[in-house]
Amino acid sequence: MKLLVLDGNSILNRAFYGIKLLTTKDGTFTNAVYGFMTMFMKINEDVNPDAVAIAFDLKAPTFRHKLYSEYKAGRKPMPQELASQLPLIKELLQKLGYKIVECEGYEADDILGTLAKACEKAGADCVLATGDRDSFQLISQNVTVRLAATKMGRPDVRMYDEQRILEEYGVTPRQLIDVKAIQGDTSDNIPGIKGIGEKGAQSLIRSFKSLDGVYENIDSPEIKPAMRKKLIADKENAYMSLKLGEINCDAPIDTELEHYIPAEPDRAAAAALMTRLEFFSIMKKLGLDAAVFDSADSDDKCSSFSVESVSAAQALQLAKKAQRVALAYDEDGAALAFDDRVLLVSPADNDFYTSLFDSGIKILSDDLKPLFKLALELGAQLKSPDFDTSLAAYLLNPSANSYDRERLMGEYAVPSPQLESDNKTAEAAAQILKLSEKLSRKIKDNGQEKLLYDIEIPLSKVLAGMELRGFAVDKQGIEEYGKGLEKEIDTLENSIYDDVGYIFNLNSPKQLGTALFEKLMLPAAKKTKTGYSTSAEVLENLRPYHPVIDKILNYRSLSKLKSTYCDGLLKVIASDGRIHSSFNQTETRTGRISSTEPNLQNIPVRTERGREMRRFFIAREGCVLVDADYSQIELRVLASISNDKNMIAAFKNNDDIHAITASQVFGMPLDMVNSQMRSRAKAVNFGIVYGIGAYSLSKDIGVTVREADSYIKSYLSHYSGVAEYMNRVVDEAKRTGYVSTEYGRRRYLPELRSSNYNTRSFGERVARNMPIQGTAADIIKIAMIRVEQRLHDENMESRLILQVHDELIVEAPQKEAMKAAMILQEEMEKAATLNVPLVADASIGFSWYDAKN
DNA sequence: AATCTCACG
DNA sequence: ACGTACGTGAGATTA
Repeated sequence: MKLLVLDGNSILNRAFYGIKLLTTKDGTFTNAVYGFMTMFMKINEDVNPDAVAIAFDLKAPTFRHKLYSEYKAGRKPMPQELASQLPLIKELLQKLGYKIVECEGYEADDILGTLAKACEKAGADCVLATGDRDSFQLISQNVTVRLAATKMGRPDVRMYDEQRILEEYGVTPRQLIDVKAIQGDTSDNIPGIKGIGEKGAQSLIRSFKSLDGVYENIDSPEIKPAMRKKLIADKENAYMSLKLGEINCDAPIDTELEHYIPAEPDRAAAAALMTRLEFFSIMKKLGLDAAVFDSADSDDKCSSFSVESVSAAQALQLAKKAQRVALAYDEDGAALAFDDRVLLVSPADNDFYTSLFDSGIKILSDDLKPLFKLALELGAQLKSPDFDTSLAAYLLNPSANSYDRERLMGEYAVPSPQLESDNKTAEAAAQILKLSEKLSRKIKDNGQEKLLYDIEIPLSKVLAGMELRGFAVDKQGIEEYGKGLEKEIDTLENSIYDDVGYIFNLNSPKQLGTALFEKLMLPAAKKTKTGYSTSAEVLENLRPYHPVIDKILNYRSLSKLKSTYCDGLLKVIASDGRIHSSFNQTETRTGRISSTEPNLQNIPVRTERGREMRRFFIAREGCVLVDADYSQIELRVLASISNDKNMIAAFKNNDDIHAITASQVFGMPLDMVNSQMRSRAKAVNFGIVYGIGAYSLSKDIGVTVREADSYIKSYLSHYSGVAEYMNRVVDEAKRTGYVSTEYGRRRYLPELRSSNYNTRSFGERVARNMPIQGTAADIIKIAMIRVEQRLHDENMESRLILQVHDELIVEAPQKEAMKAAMILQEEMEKAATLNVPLVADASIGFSWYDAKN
């Protein structure tokens, strides 16, 4: 017989603090429950117990246990984020069939002790799992401890037995109580003896075996006079500490070990709870993913599919009769699912895909973009893209970490379809079909149909085209530019080592910190959690102190250009001499797209040296680049959403918005506004969009916090519509749990319910920002779709090749350039109708550098 | 894998 | 008294 006893509170605590806060869509905190379960599963696997007991503290101290409540008083109360998870873990464990042990007036520790003793009596093995070292005193021949911790968010478990204790502490487990009585423990409010710490306490107990032994031999020459004095002075405290530190081993609980053998889990109930907690990976591990549906609604009944291998021709013929067809594929073949059948076409050749795409059969997919790409490559047309489960799930919740099929099946409680065969592609197709049914209903309920069918799905085709086309670059130009950088970097580097006096790794913030703040003794503005900050902001302030600072800043910016841009871009130039970035449509929480491998949305522009890089982004032979960007799109969106009369008037007047803001904020006529005032007002405008704080604004523009605060106050009183909007949007988010753009894109904000001030404040800033940034993102997406449509309809060869949030780039045959520029500007400006004009400026050039003014 | 730094809108 | 702007991705170092 082997009993596993968990200290529930302790493990939950470790999990809570070891794993970053997690919440479900509805704002339930789950990180501690999640961490508990992963840890529990790991321990269970290691130990393989016959019976399991899980102990929890019961906080109801009675008069009898005054001592207990007193010494506990020093501890901080449990944060609400953790307290709310306590009932959840208990409920989950019970549903999984485990016994929970609680006993009024006793700590979980006492329950561990009591059960450990019961095991010894019964000759059973006992494993205690806890995050606290307190329970080491319970270790014996039969009893071992698994010390649980989280390392970098992963569970980490170490085993302790009698021998390990002896090695690590030099005393027996039992003697640990005596050690602690002398050493004390501030976290548990155990006083111990003042002035004696871990080493002293351990050596005393090693010599004299126990606290009694120490006092019996108090006159022994082994005890130095100073220590003797301390021991005598705090004798009473030591004996009190002995009592406090000893775990109570006779809590009035059930000690019949058989009673802790786990019961059959209530699979449906456990699965339902874990679905609510969004623990899909754990469910899978426990084999509960199939159980979700035992109790599901009737319309969610698990469906079964027939699987037939058919020829390409047969497949097309049968699919044409279906309303919609879910498509999955791999290198071997394709699967089409509809009604309750799956057709397998293997091998599926180009002709098959061409006919399928051109047929007009409505296609459901878990990722349309590669299909659009395939169609383009085959010279076919994906005529009826009907649904994309990733895009739909992204609209339902843009904050998820992944939109892969397996996860969505779990999250949206879609019953796994039963297939006659175990063919993976067939299964995928059936899953896509079922998932599409569920998600399309949700999209409809959310009022996000236009967003999905008129924006995201058509956009995914545009992105497919952009990825396929890529951006031509001047490879040789980049190489030469890089060589120039390298020379300068080398010179700078050597000069820096000279100044510092020794050679070190300049790219290591840690080593640089040592060089600057310890060797050169520059005034450190200590910052990061691991050491000195050496960020540009800090270095900027150090410039007057030492000439090396300037060189370091220079080195940093040049080596950034070299490694990220020269080396980085050279690595990803394809054989066609172009760079094909990936545009991710389900990445950002605001609705923007992102660009990776490489990121073409952060090519330098702010400094001249960096901007040079754009000379190497060019149009192919016979073509030019047409570049257009929105003017102040976010501020215009803000003016429109908030319906602020002042701001709207400024934009209608086509005024310089930052100058106008300066005249408002500083209370002077427009012609008195100087460039410094304008740039401060500009910072305020940006700050407002981001959700602003006086502190950050003051840092940004280099004024006192007081001054920054007065700017903001003045701003909000002149733009009172903006002030009202900012309040309204936060209120509404707190009520509904989410914010939305003008086009119905949502972002859920569980942060608003946090008890932590910083977390909550963050939620409020996001609530103010997301509708603005997100609406701007929606608008440019619409523009992209219309631009491509127009270029196509007008039989032009010009095509979009890049988007950078408020900027679009088209590669155009030279003779189409003017027309393309017109189209670009027109479609961008007409993409949305706001309460203010939407303005886009276009220009033309042979390189990105030239095309952007 | 996390941290620091820095490039962009 | 506290920590501090929104949204991204990449390279280098460190643990």
